[in-house]
Amino acid sequence: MSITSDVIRGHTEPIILSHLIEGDSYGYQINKEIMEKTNNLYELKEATLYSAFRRLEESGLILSYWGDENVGARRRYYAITDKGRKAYQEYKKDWENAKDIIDKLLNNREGSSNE
Amino acid sequence: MSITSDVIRGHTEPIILSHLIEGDSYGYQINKEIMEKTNNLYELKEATLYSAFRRLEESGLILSYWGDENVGARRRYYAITDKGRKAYQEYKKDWENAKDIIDKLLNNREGSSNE
DNA sequence: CGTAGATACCTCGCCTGTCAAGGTATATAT
DNA sequence: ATATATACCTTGACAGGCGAGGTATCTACG
Repeated sequence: MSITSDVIRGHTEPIILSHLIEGDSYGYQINKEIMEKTNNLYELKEATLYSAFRRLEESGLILSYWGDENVGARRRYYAITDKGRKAYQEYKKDWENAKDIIDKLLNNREGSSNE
Repeated sequence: MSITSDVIRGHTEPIILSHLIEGDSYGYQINKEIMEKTNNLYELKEATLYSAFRRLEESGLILSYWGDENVGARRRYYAITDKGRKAYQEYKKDWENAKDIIDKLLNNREGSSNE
């Protein structure tokens, strides 16, 4: 039910970027927001989340800094870069494309509306 | 461009099932039809295809038999089973669901049309 | 006859993203 | 003290996709 690891594969990074476009945030927060947004249908696992952060930072799509909270646990904040914004737009186009392709391949005798 | 391995992951099996619903077929043919259907935007790689066949047969979603061609290379035909048809319907539902979830997570400030 | 290309099948081993399981530290409440 | 929530992180296993390689048949060309 909800959504499988295989189907989510490759979407973790754009999902994170999409959240960071709305403003800097940190891991725990992003994770909670995803769960809320999907009514608990999808939960990004922590290990997945943090490995995605690492990849995103290594490729320059995000950057990170420690928050200056003086109460509670420390937070590492992430911010999206210009490169990240561009990549996000690309991702979105790719996704629209991929949806069409998969729809076409999954639904026999459909999408053949114009030929 | 076109579609990445990560995004296609998990869709290979339902794509094959979708083709077999229209009638028995064999690897090479299925591969060609996929390319034609997507205008060469997506090509199922042979190694991917045959490993998917194996998984599908092992789990009883398809079965195979050798064609009785007496000219040309031999063909191994595949047929979808009842279990396969059910699995395909499940896959399609899951896919509709996954699309919604990913869309929601990818597009900020959208899909919030009714709340 | 050789060799090129299309048809048709298959296997091996690498790569990469996900995730279960474990760990650390701080603050609050009982 | 002990539990719970917040907040971070690492390690190693697993699985699916795929590059690279292989086999065999038939046709076409020079």
